[in-house]
Parts: sequence; structure tokens; C-alpha cells
Amino acid sequence: MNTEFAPLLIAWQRRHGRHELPWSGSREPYRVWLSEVMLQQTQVATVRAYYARFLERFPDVHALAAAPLDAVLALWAGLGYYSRARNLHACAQAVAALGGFPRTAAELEQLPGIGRSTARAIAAFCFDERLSILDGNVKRVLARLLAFEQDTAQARAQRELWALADALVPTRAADMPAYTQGLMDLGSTLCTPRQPRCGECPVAVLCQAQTQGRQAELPVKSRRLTRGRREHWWLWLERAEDQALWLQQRPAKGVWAGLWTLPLFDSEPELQALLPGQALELLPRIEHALTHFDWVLHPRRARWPQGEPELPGRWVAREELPRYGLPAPLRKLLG
DNA sequence: AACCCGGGGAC
DNA sequence: GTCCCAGGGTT
Repeated sequence: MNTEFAPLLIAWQRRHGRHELPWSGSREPYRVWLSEVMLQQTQVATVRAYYARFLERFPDVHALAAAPLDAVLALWAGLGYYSRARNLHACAQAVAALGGFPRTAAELEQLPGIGRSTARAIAAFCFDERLSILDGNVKRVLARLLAFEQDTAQARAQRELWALADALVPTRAADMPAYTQGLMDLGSTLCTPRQPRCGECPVAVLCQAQTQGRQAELPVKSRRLTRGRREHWWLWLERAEDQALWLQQRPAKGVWAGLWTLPLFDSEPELQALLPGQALELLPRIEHALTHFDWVLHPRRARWPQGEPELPGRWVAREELPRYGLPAPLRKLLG
């Protein structure tokens, strides 16, 4: 098994793998790093447009390091997991100070926003380091290939999977890019969560799940989190003279960290208290699903005659909005 | 070890 | 609706 798997996967990747992605085949650390971070928990289809915009605006790590954090967040807005943007910026500055990206996974992993798997992906693609990634794709491929029965959410299972993954890497270092890409491509295009296409799989002959007909049962994942529910009232305040919006920046931690949003209130009376006696326009509720809770937002629209409300934030002119990072539901609300 | 962090694609 | 996604950071 150890010696048969990699050659089969590599040959398949070169012929049938994905070669048309914007970052395919790149060995430039900046481009590889940017793609890997954007692709964390985010699908290829979503990343494409963001990746192109980032490269255009920040062609290299020095351009990114020199940019204000707010400009990075504005460009990241809508992609989710905003700590990635903050860490991306901090990482760019660290790399610029170092004079370039480190060339080993161990060193890369010390940088902000680069964990074990991302560090190894960069090291494999750019520097041929013989260490395996372990993302969602690889966990699924390994669990099926080896009929790995443990709950992959458990720490012990993770440790074993890392060791198993490293035991499968190819002998020749120069094969690491194709091999690493092959793991991702296999998990993404054939060894899919549901209805895997085992008939086309290059390693079906080695696959214990395929032999046992248990593809649908593997991998085993336990964690089932209970989703909460939050409800807020959202004040859409427009200045009478020019329709400027009152926006406030979110704290550096928590949901929508660093993004700009309409003021949020825990109740309607709290919101109304800012505009005594004034009629509010009730807009349809917005239901926004996040990973850990469902968020119900009640937009209330009002005009502000002149001056400033007694709230944190600032007036933002309509034409200035593109320079601000707005969360996806607000972008939709404003149309 | 458990929890937090977005948004959307695919079914 | 549910599951998943080229995971990492914090507590």
C-alpha cells in the first residue's frame, strides 16, 4: 500500500486532475499562500473572483504588507471568516520583514493564519517538502482507503491520520506538488462525500472501503453542534441631505470582526429611543445563517435631519461604500 | 477538548 | 432543510 498509492495518484493527477484553476501549477509562495488561505473552509467557486481581485490589487506580498488593514478587509468582505483577512495582513508584514517566505513547513507554521495543513501545502507546492497535508478531502480519502473506523473529530484519530498521511507521500520530492494536488483533486472530484465515483478512481484497487462496499459509511464523524438563535434590530439611518449611511465598525474579535455595519440593537424600544416619536419604516426581516446560530435581523429605516446621532460610527457617503467592508447580508440589504 | 468564526454550493 | 468546504485561533 505505502509504495503503490502515490504513483497511481500522481499519474492520475497529471492526466485527469484539475489544471485550470487560477493557482494551478504555481510554485510562487505568495500566490500559493493566498489561494490556500482563501480556500480554508471555502469552496473553489467562491474563491475565484476574490483571488483575482486580490492579485490585481496586491500583486505581491510587499503590496499587501504596505496596505492598510481596512483595505484588506474591504476586499475580503463577503468571503467569511474575517480573522483570515486580519491574519493574512499580519502574515504579509511578517514575511516582508523576513525578506521572503520561509522555505520549510515548520517555519511557515509559525506565521499568523498558517496552520499545519496550510504550511505543508505551501511547502509541498513551492519547495517539494515531503510532508502531507490533512484537510477535509484527505481525511475522507484516507478513511475510505484504509477503512479507518475512528471518529475523525477526535484528537487521537487526527494524530493517527497525520501519521498515516505522511506514510503515503511519494519517494521523490519532485513529485510532491502533483501528489498534493492529486489528494485534493481526488477528494473534490471523485471521492466525494456522497456518491463517490469509484469506477473512475485510480486507487480503487487499493481501497478497503470500495472492497467492502462501505464508502457511504466512511469517514465517521460525530460532532453535531446545536445551533442557537439570535435576534437583533438593525438601524438603517440615512442623512436627509445626501442619503449618507451611519455605519459603525465591528470590534476586532467576534462576528464580522473589523467590518462595517448598521447599528445593532437588542430590542426595538432601544432602537426607537434614539429617534423619539419618529416613524420608522419596517423592512422585511432578514434571516442569516451562521455556523453556530441563526440570526434574525429586523431592519428599521429612518431619516436623520442633520448633525450626528449619539452613536459610535460615522456618516458614509454612498459613493464611498466600496471602500468599506460590509458583511454579505448588509450588502444585499442595501442592494 | 471544546468552542468560535461566514457564506454559499450542492443535494 | 442538511452537509460540506484546500482550517486556524483561542480558551
